[in-house]
Formats: sequence, C-alpha cells, structure tokens
Amino acid sequence: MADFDLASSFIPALHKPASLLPIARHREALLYLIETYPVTIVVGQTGSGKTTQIPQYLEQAGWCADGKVIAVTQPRRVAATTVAMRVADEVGCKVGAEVGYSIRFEDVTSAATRIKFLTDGLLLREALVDPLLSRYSIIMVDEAHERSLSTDVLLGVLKKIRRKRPELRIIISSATLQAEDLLKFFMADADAQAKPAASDALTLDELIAQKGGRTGRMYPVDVLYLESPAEDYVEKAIETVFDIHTKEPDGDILVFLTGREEIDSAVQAISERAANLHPRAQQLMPLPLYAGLSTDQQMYVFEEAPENTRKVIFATNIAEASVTIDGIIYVVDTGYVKLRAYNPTTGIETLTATPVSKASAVQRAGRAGRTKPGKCYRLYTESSFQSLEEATVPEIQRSNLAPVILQLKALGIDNIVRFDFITSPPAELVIRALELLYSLGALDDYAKLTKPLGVRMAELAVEPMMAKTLLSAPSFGCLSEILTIAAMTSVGGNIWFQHEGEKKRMETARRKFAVEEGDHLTLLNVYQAFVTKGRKEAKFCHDHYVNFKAMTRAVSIRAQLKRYLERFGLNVEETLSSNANKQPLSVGGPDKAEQIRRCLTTGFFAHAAKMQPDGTFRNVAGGTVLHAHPSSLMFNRKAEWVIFHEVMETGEKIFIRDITKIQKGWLVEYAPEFYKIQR
DNA sequence: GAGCACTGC
Repeated sequence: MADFDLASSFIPALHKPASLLPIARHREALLYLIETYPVTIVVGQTGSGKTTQIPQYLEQAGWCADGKVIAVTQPRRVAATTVAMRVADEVGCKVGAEVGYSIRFEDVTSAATRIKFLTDGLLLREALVDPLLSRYSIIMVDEAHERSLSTDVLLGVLKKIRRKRPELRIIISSATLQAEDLLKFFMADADAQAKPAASDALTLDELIAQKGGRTGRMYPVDVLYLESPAEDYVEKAIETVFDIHTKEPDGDILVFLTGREEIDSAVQAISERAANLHPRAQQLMPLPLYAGLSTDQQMYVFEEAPENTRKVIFATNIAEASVTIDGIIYVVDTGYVKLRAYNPTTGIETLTATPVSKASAVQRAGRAGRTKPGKCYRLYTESSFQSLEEATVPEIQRSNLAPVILQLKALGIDNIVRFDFITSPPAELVIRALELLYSLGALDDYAKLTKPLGVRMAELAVEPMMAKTLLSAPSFGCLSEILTIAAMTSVGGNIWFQHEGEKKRMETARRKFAVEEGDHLTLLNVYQAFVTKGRKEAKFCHDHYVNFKAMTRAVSIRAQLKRYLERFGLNVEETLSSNANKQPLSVGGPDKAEQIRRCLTTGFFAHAAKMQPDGTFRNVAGGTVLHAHPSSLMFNRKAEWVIFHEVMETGEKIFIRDITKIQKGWLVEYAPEFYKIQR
C-alpha cells in the first residue's frame, strides 16, 4: 500500500536507543504486574516505547514458552507494519521470523513468530476460527483510547474470553484521559468478585508517578486562546498563520481544518497573500494534507522546506493520530472535525463538522511539542474549551451496527443487549441493525444466525447488504460479475482519478465505460477492461483517468472474496475471458445485465428510490429527497426506480452513490416481507 | 451540475 511509504517518513522519530526510553526504568515492575494481574492498563504517550518494548520484555521473561505467541493489536495497518519492522530490527531478526505482522492481504509471520503485530479487526477475524484465541499467551491492545469500532468489540470479546482462560494476560494501552473508563470496565467483572475489585487491574501511571517518572516523551506546549470567538475560522486560521510567521521564531506550522474544500482554499489564500511578503523576508510554503491526496502529494509535507522558507501544513484530522510530522513547533487548532454519524431512524449517515473533544484538542496541541517546546493557538475561547466534551463519542455509539452485530452473532454472542460493551450502543442503533439483518435473512425469528446464509455473510469481508448480494449471485448465474462489483464498491476512495483542471477529459474517459443501466455495471466494465486490455498495468489507468491504487486493491479484494466463496463450496465460473475481445460496453449481454440488476436488488432492496420529474429521488416511504451524487452516471440521466450502494448527508443535501436502475416489481419479488412492513 | 473526516476485514 502506498500509505506504507508515508509511514516510513516517521520511523526515524521512533529510533532512540531502547535503554533510553522512559519505559525501560519500569521493566521489572511491569513484568510483576502482568504476572500478577490478569489485566494491566498501561498509560503512555507515543514515544514512551510501550508498543515496542513491552512485547520484548514479555518474550524475554518466558511468555512465549510452549510455542505461545504475544499479540499486539493496532487500529491501523501502517502502525502494525512499521512497529513490527522496528521491533524486528531491535531483536535482530527479519520481519516474519521471531517478530512478524499480519494485516489484511499481508501475513508476514511464520512458525517461528513469537511477537505478532496485527490490526484489531484481523484479530477479531481470527476469533471466528479460534474463539478463545488460544494460541496467544498475551494480547496487548494498543491505542485503545481511540475507541475504534473494532477496538471496542475486541475489548468486549477479550473480557468474555478471560473468564474461560484465566491464564491469558491482557494489556490495554491508552492515553491518560480515557484510561479510567478502561480500568472500570475490566474491574467490574462479575468473575472477579472473589478478589478485591481494585486489585483486578492496575494502571502503570500511578506506579510511574510514584517513581517520579514521565511516560511521554513530550516537550511543553504553550496553549493560547482567543479572547472572543472567531466568526470565520478558516479566515482566522490564515490570519494566525501570518501572525506566527511575522512574529515568531523559526518552526513549521500545522493547521487543523475539517476537509478538502477548506484546505484547498486556505492553501490558495496563503499563496496569494504570501506574495505581499517582503522578497527578502522568510517565505511561506503552504501544503495540503488529507487522505484523498495521492501518496506523492502527501509526501511533500515530510520534505524539508527550502532555505529561508517556513512550511505551513493545512491538514484534516489525519494529522491528529495517523500521520506524525516532525519539526512542527506551532499548531493552529480551529476546534472542528468532520465526524460521521448514523441516524437509526432514517438509516442515513451524516458527515458534519463538529466541535472537537477536549481529548482531541489536547492531542492536537501535543503535535507541537515533539521536537522542542511549542505553541498551540486554539481559535476559540478558553470557556469554549471548558465546555467541550471530554472525549469523542465512540464509534460504536454512532455507527451502523449491522456489520458489528453480524460479527458478534458469528462469535457466538447471541444476546447483544447483554453483551458487555465498554460503552453500550444506543438501543435504536441495535434495533435498526437487527431489523436489517433479519430482512436480509441473516437472522431468524429468534434473532439467531441462519445457516448457512447468516454464517456465511458474517465470514465475508463486505457489509451485510453486499454479502447477501454475493451469496444470491449463484442462483442468478452472475457470481463472477457480482464478485467484481463487490470488490469495486468496497475499495473505498475514488475509482476515478482527479486530475487538476482536467475534469472535462476525465468525464470523456469515464463515459467510455458508461453502461446505460447504471454505476454498478459501469464499475464492472472498468474492472474487466483493467484486467484484460489494461493487463493490470498503471499505463492503462493513466490513459483512462482511473486510479491505479484503487484498481490494484480491487484485484486483491476480489481474490480474497473468491477464496471465501470457494471455501463455502461455491464454484466461481469466471466469465471474464468471454468478454476479453469485446468492446468495453459489453457486460455479457442484456440478459446477464438484467440478472446482475436483479441480484443487486436481493441485497440492496432497503436502498431503493424513485426518480421524480425534477431529477431528484425520493426514498420508498416518500419523505426524503435524495440527490444522485455528481460522480454517478445517474446524475443527469433518466430512470424510474433505482437501488443504490450508499447514502450520505453532507451539508444541505443527501447524496446517493453507485446507483443502478431496477424495476419496481423486483422489490416486492425479492423482499416481500420488507415491503409489506413498510406499508 | 456538485463534491467524503478517518480507519478496518
């Protein structure tokens, strides 16, 4: 993955003799705690060495006897791979030998592996096969304070496993602000009632405080507030950047904004206004940083600025935890972040700019103190800061829970309401998810996983609606095509490349793949052209304005999904070769196209809409106005009934993406109960 | 004729 290159830029920050790391002084105490207590909570900042050192101490202390393995989970792929490389380097082995990592599509471990870094999502998958995670003597959950969906599910599952495996040791690592919740969660264990609750888990920070130690490796950061609120935080941020530039000593600036639009306009404003700086004065170099940029574009932020130039990086939340840039002395925090939330009543996701939490603001400020003492300019008042939420609402309380519940059911956890979540999801989210899973046929009348449909849906690494579509495909004779469509819709990120100022040509290129029936068949067309005419090469992508990274990922996902299906005993008859010599417009003839559209309806019937004379759509209930996203072929085409992959509300409008024409009658044909209930 | 923060299997 390209993200990988990005990560290599911040490895040097971790390179510090292991003996100098703050954690080294606590080695014996740590080993004692872990030996004595089933759960240990470690509080420490990035750079304390907890992630790299603790697994090595444990391995040396004999926790890998009898071939057992130490697992260390990370919320992100990049972290799992880079930390594994760092530790392998320290141990003096090759990655994949005693120290390895495992992430989706990449298993770099062997029979010799004793310390294994992996994403928390992947460890949950392992639990499907080995419910007690019995090959691990120790499981360390890193960055638990981030409270990602899979971290939360994993913590609940681990608490359950603990009761059946008293010898298992669990280590949770977290930032200070959230450590207490984690402590309470593991202390309030019914199983521990015989022991004094307080001894069931201990935090390291108390211990370190007693010894006068400091877990983090941070320099002090001066925090400054506005005296009165800013009207336009983007404009205020730009002004603040110029203030810093003209009044403060050398050092790069990091500005937190919410999205691409704001960032692009801020970068442009800085370029324009910087022209007024004295030609011999220090110059300003504005740089954007957000996930939608290509790897090459992202790499600029790590390069040293030219002489007599100060870098100012305008970034989304990607710079809060995922990407670390050295040399930042000044942070400008606008106090907002775009957060996703799921409305269980409408089933629509929203993406809106929201005030950050205190924990986020603290984390952002900390980005200024990695190299030397820094300053953080909060573009809000101190009293606004005081009224912020302590922590960001965990994902589990604001997500579509259908995938989570399907996964829990597959892990044998039937009573979702009584499952011990570290933070319980709202009942409405759980009910909505159960209803969807029931309507898809994954759950029966008793909310039990159906066999084989529900069980198989849980195993497929795609969301439930697409999983259902995939498993319906054999009966429509279009499994090969649906496999491709499932892979293409789950790549995440744009299939089409965004060239600066070449929109027209991109549109023309895109139209060459367009299929009358809609976006899904168009995606199928692009994929087929890529693997046949394009021979999976970058040149084809460049010529056709297609994103090579996304296409490569689609190839991997497709292969993985195909392996799952074959494991179920479903035969995937590849139809690709028969199309190889045809023009891209062919997707196997009109009959095949109809079978594909029917098949999609079996999974996406809940995502149906009807076009209005004005070109907008209404949902089936009729109350919600939906707009075709401009990236869809249906943006300016006529249709009657359609199904869509995704719906999201941004700003004033609700957009639907990946849209395909269907016939109204198919809805009732494939989801009779669902449409009975609706009326 | 307008635009999706971030992450994961």
